[in-house]
Amino acid sequence: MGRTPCCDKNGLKKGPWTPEEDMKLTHYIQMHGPGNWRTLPKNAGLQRCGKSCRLRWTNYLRPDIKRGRFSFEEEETIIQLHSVLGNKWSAIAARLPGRTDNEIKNYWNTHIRKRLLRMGIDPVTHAPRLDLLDLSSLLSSPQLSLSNLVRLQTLLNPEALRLALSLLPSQNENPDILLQNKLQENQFLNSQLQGQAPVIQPNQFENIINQQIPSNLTTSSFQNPPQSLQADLGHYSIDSTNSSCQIFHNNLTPTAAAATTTTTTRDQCLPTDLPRFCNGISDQMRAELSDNSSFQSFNSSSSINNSQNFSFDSVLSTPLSSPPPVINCSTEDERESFCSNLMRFEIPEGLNFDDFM
DNA sequence: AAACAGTGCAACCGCTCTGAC
DNA sequence: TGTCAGAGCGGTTGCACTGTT
Repeated sequence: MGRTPCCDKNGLKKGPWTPEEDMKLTHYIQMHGPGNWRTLPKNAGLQRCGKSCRLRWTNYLRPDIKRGRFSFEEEETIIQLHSVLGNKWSAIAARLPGRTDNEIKNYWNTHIRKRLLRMGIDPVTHAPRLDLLDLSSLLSSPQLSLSNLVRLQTLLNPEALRLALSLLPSQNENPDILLQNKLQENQFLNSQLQGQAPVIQPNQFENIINQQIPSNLTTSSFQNPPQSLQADLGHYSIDSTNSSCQIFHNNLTPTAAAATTTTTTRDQCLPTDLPRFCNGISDQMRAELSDNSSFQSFNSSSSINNSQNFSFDSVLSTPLSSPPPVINCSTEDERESFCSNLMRFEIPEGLNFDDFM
């Protein structure tokens, strides 16, 4: 048995709302409050579906709706939240006072998404679209080896990597390096299989990051950390107070090891990485983050307050108590320029894989 | 000035979730 | 436990507006 329609569609008006209809709806809600949307149209004298009334109220007529162009900080917030939450427009809207999920969704699809695409950034994963790189340039590299491909796994489309591996000549491999990489991977994997976070000694995490991330591609590499590392990322929070970037173990699970802190350089962990850093972690880890972590964000842009907090708790629930400071950028170019900095991945022109090896 | 193409956004659609009964 | 209404969500559509030829 199918669901009964929310209302009898016969004779009900659709399409754009007239000022008179808006006035009726607004007046009725002012008198009786929102809710009871099924009976509201009849009581308010509207030939509309209750659902249509609710949408008109929540997306347009509500008195706290903020109209007009999105501020730069709103745009930045949307990008950051989207990198963490995905297309959870209502969750994003909860962090943007006066903006509706519908409005944010439209703005994303018509402005931000296109801009990211122009910048070579995948708007879904927020990763640079390295999958578009010519595989032949990778395969023609004289330094192509399995160990180097392992190091590149965080940067490559898995299918491309698989293809490269299948084409890799077996003699072009240093067994020592391969063994070292494999041992390291196994160490993570074993810890994962045992259901506990691996105990990472100070500087070990840094070594891992250094191994996984080529020095000139540090920002992009948090997109798809190796599976073993992905599982562990959820157990860390990041703090940046001065010139260093500290990664704290949050001890999220009962069996997890005691808090381990390691420090890496800011260059290896740029402020704008955080959302993408979290992008590779599992939903469960995100949930844990939202429940247990006070994730502190930092911002590389000189025009943004460096002490601005980014709490995952608040991301998922509470609205901002006050709007963020406004940065005036009058033109699209200025916005794009800022956005380019915001989404900076430091991909040099004429990118050549030889440079990474 | 007219035709056409591109863009932005309000509104709709269909689905899922939740809570009351 | 099942049904239903209410509400919310993400994706899609249609149309008005703007820019270009």
